[in-house]
Amino acid sequence: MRRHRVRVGRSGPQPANDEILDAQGGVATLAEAAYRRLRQDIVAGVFAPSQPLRLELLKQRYGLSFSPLREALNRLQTERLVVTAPLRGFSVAPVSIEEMWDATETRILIECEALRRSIAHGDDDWEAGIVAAFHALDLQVRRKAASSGIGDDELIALETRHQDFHRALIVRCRSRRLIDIADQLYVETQRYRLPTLAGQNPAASRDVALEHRQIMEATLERRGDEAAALLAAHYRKTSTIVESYMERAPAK
Amino acid sequence: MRRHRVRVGRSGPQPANDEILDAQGGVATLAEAAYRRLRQDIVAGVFAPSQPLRLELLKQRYGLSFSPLREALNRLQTERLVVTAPLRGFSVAPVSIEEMWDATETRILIECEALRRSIAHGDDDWEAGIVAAFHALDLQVRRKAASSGIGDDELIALETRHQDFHRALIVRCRSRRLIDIADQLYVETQRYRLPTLAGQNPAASRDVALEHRQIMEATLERRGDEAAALLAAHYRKTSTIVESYMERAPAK
DNA sequence: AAATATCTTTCTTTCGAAAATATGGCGTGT
DNA sequence: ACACGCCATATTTTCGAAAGAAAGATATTT
Repeated sequence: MRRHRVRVGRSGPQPANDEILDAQGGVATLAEAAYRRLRQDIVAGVFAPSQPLRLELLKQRYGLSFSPLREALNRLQTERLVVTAPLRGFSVAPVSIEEMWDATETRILIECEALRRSIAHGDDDWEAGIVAAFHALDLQVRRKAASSGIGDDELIALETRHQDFHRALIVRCRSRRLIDIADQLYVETQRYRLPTLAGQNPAASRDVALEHRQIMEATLERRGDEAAALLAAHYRKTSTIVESYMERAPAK
Repeated sequence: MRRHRVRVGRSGPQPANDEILDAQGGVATLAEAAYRRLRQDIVAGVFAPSQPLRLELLKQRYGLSFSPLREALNRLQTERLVVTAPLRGFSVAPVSIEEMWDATETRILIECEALRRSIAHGDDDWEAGIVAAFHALDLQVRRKAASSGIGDDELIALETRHQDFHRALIVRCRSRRLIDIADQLYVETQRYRLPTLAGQNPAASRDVALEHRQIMEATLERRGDEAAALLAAHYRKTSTIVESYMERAPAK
């Protein structure tokens, strides 16, 4: 699972630590790299929900020392991907249907407001960004549909485009906080979506691309109420599917 | 500024580290203690906005080593009280009128929604909690009005009661996320309120207690729209005062 | 046999030092 | 004088080890 070598910050006392992970763009510090990789692995389900994250294990897996791992885990804790009890270390945050709905409804509250504000303030660049993100997502969806097996890297690319599209819609809301909270809730809900996607037949009775297109069109035509309603319905539909999946396959 | 001694976790290699800070209830780990003290000091303005937080300084000031300080700073970073550039260390997050309004309006969005939901679901315990928190706040306000000089500990007590009252209003919203985001935004906005309070004449042309009472009454009588409107007006009024204060006394 | 105490093991947490980078001063050349 | 590069210093970041708790195992007592 190790990739190419990327210089990252300094290398520590012992000589050979240059070849460190990351693979996703130059990262300045090992703590930052640890943060990204841990988040990725938790969201992707490499570590199961509620699983204890023993530091010795992480140290081996990522080839890092305690300090950067601890910093990463502390950040992930405030982002609700990791939980911790004072002298008992860290664990992957547990999952539940209640938590999923809370994340979903909070996301709807935040993003609908941000979308309305973006529609109120959006300029030409904003519109262009939405169209571009939509097409990039669309292309990636077709590419995935073409290749039968869903490669790991392809899934990451797809999720990135998906997040980019939804972020493009709200990016002109003029509130850093709304955007950041939305980003965080995206990652939280992604945790619930990914296992569902993996265990589902590709011909799901749902046209996600169409839903995205309708949201985009309502947004570009500045119909705020309709765009917000479509967006909320889009998220609730997804969560309903995830919910029924979770009821069939409990734990995991 | 050092208080009594409180056992906290272990004590580290060198013998005399038992007597560690905190003073606010038993804390299990030094990192947790560092987090609370740092947050308190940033909010109280002990460290000025944008001031670099040199680790050597913090190490001396709190009698701790790098590790717990770094963990605390990383958590504060995700809470917007601290900013960091990759190899340039940490600084206190800068303040600006724009940021203050963003925090305020986001808080209004979150808390008004949470208040409506609490009003929809609230039971007797919830109502009792609100009344109790209101009176505790009221008592503390009178106590403060009695003593001319505003003691440091008294101000902390007052702020705690204030936060408790506002939290009591929304606590039955059935969403951990809304409550947590509201808590976080309370701390963020507190940073702006405190300097204003310090530099203001006590007979400010405003009856905060009355505003609180009106919010409480509308809430208890389940008039959701009115309660939300009063709450929003309450927060906007405060921020308007803070804004004019910031315009007169820029930096700081 | 059950309950309790003690010991061992495992793990987290903290520390101090080492390694790497950034910063600022100084000198040199144009 | 100004710009540019080099060296010394200050600061961050990372590491490995040491110090304590928690969890589990074993023994002891009732």
